Amino acid sequence: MKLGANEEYGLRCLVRLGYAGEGGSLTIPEISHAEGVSPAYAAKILRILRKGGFVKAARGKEGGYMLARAPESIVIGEVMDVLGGRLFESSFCETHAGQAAICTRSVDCSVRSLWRAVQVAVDHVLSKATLRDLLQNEEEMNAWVRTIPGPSGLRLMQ
Amino acid sequence: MKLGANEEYGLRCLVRLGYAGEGGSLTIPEISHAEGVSPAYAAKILRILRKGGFVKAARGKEGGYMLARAPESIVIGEVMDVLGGRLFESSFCETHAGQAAICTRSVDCSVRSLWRAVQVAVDHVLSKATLRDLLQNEEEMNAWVRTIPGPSGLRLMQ
DNA sequence: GTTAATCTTGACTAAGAAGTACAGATTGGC
DNA sequence: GCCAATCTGTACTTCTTAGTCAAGATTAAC
Repeated sequence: MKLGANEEYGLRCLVRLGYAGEGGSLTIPEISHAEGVSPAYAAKILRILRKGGFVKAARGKEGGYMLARAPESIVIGEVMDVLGGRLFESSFCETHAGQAAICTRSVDCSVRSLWRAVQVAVDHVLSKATLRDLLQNEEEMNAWVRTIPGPSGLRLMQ
Repeated sequence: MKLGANEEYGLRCLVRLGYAGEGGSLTIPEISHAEGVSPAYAAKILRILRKGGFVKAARGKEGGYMLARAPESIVIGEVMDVLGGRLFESSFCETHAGQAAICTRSVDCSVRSLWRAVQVAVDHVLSKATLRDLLQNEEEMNAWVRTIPGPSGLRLMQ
């Protein structure tokens, strides 16, 4: 059970764009540098996000990417689906579903019901979280960091 | 976020062995046929399970595989770890952890905290479930199937 | 209209996971 | 001892995902 690179970096790019604020736009070089991926790869990921309707692009000079929708309307689960597909697509019973037969291959069914339980647990997190939540989280984080006295003991990255 | 083939078939093979009962053993051809994978692939998976300490093998004639431990002591989460690794190994903050710096790259941290939440949700399911639970589930399933009147309308597979 | 900055697209290469093949080692039964 | 059934290990092929590249299309600014 692994998280794909598209999901990891795709979500980061999206949050980065959200961080740019209402109507704020960022270019591919900016995003790729901020997230530590190559411009070519960032471009590929952003294309996926654009086709998914989460971001929109402006071409030409002064162009760039920006969010296509309000952060609170962007559900992370939907973003993940676009970036990496659903967790469990494997399918034994499903392949026989059209035959209107009941599957007595108990191994299949008991394992499958476990996958379902995991899927539900994951969805419970991802379908409730919106991009707004992630941005919020970040603001709280930043506020907290500002309360820390420095600069002696504490070194801030970047 | 995808389930690996090893995890899918590995767990099936394990449940199949559990189904064989206390001290019951199955050969690779038997397991591979029952689960619909090639003998070569089943062998590969079973080797992983053996190295993980979940099953043990007897070689030579009359040989085969059997559970190495009692079903109630086999936690599914541990099996999954051996078969496919942990969900989130990606690591931005982690790479800087040794530097004792606090990460203000908020995109990284907010995304990371989401992954953590998903991981916790998944673990909540997988660390509670044991092989015994899956076998139990199967028995209930079979009992239910037996209550269905047949053979006219209902076709049972396999 | 020219230019430079930008996204767009499809093809390409690299890396990893999935799945196969085969020669070798072990063991029970005769 | 011999044979057949079985697991063991390594190397191999195939397929998917990750990541790169280069040529093209679009646009704002001058």
